[in-house]
Amino acid sequence: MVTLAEVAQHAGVSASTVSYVLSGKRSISAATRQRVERSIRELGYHPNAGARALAGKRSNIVALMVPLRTDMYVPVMMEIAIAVATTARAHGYDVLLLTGEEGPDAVRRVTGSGLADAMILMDVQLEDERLPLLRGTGQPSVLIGLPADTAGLTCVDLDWSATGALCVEHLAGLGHRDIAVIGEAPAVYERHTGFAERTLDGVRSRARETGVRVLHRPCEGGYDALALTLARIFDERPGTTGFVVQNESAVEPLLALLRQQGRAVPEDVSVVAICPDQVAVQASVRLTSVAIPAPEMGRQAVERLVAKLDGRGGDEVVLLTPELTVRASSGPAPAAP
Amino acid sequence: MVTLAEVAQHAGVSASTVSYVLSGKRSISAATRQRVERSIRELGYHPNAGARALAGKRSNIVALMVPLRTDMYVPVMMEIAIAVATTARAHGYDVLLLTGEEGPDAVRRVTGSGLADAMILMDVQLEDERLPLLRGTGQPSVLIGLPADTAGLTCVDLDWSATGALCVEHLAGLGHRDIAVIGEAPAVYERHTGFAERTLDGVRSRARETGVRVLHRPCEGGYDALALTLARIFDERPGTTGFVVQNESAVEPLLALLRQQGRAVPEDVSVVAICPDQVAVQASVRLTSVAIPAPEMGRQAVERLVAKLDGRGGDEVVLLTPELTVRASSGPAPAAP
DNA sequence: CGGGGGTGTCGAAGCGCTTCAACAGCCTGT
DNA sequence: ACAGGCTGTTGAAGCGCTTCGACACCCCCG
Repeated sequence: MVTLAEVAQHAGVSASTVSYVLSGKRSISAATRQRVERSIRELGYHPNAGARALAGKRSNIVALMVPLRTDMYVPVMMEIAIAVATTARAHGYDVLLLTGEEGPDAVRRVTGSGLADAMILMDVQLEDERLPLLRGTGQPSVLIGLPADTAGLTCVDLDWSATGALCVEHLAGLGHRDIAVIGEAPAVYERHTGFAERTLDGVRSRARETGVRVLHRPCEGGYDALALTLARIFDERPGTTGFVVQNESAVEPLLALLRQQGRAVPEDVSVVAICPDQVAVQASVRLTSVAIPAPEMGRQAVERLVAKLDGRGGDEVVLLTPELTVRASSGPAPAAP
Repeated sequence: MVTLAEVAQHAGVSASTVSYVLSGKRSISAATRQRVERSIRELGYHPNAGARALAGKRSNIVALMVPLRTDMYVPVMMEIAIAVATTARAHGYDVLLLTGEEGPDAVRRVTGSGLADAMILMDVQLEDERLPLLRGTGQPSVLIGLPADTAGLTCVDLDWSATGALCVEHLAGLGHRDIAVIGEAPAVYERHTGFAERTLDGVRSRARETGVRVLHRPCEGGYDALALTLARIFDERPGTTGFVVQNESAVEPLLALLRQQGRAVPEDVSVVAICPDQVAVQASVRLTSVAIPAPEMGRQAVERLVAKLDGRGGDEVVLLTPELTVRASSGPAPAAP
């Protein structure tokens, strides 16, 4: 393993000069710099991460805490993780992958050991037990998702409330008066994951404004669960003509079951999905949808974090504006029979 | 930040004693150990990762290189990543997330800087450009996936060839004589990703043995692409009664299209999928499938890696035995018309 | 009762880097 | 011509930990 000292010797300068060439924290003459850079290349030198972290008091690593469970939005999580890794690298940071498993202990461990300079937390609950720690330690951090109280925190998220409102608005504008929301699995609501509840808030308040009736039903993914849910919905509100789906694994079953029941999409029933664009265009009916901008969320989170680490910018809540794309699954409400 | 020296002072022992309590590399009297452990707890001490890496020459970090592209098996990748992270933590390692983006440079960087003690590579191609480096540096590593030449490498993978064979065997055993394989996207074959080609090998050789005819067609996911592919298949081989699907995003479209064409599953046509169990049971017809044991692959990879880091065990190729679960999508071939 | 072999603890060296204070040389202005 | 200010470079002091060799001390055996 090549060390800085060896590079220095090879280039005929002192170790500190090499260090300054690397960090750019002091001016170095062009001649010297080039000589040093040449030695670095020739010897294939890479600074030792541990030594650097020890002496410099920064590891150049950010921790990313992903949820352990995979009961929702797996592709979204993956896309966010990849965007985080890519953006972080572009800023010279590496990414440490933590699972939710360790919970608050992971925060303590990472903070205490100086393993990472900062953290990004995903799957934030409204009352998340990791938050007091984060507030306490002063560890720079960014949440992907909004807790109930954002004081002293930086958060990045899709504006779920606006997303819900947008879906209702679209359907209401097409003349639908009875709308059903097929939500995430009950477990997601039970652990008070913010986005699910916020979406619902947005849905309800816009429904009130537009005079639309809304029925909300959580639903596990898959055919069997959805068949049951759908039956109950039509049982309770036979006049339902609009659906908002916030559960990737319910999208396809819904389309199949509607077809099977002889309800044409979009002639008889309109469907708006909240899902990544890829899912929307690969479905059996190209779906009118509000996209979940996963890569943008990951990118934003890292940008905020880097800003904090550089001493720029403080706490803020970044809400991404949802965009609805009209495709083939939504149309005017059928005339009342 | 609490340091080892402070713990030592608090416990009334020397720094080295604390270090030995932590590492267990020398015997310490019960009394002293307890005193030290108490101080550690009271002060909330966490060893500094950088210092530890510098002095101990190991970072206790393993790098995981995930593919950047998301054109296949996203949930599988995610499950593997999570299994890797979980298993690694159980062995005292943290996981550094690298994307394929940097390619071989990432290997050089991580090896050279001592950032990680070892690497796990996913999405290995038959002739992977990272392999020469890996062989050269002597960096402990495990591949998830099999390259063409495994000499000097440790690999973990599902036995894809056996998987292909198993699918054919099942269908042949049910009397199907004409089988179509709906494969991954063409791009996957073009970059010579081992698993796709190996599956095909297994399919073909067992087909030869059982006297079954096979037609293989790569296919992008989604309805439109599959509709085209399916039309071509029935055009070329109208007597096709068995399908093997190795592409998650083609599963549901296939079922929907078959239904639409009035071909009943499993009465007229049998379908065997190669996919995670969760996908198989959530489909509109519960699918006979060979599971992709993602968590087991991640776990095994870490176990091998840890064994190597501990100086136990050398290079080996671990092939997981595929298991076929019969569900509702396969049955006896219909009598010839 | 004395020497030999454990056991338990300690001090010091050193891992490879960053950074501070210091300094040598040069240029500028008066 | 020289004080003063730059610019470019250096040596040395750590960062917090691991580990080696040394050293007490105690117990057991002859």
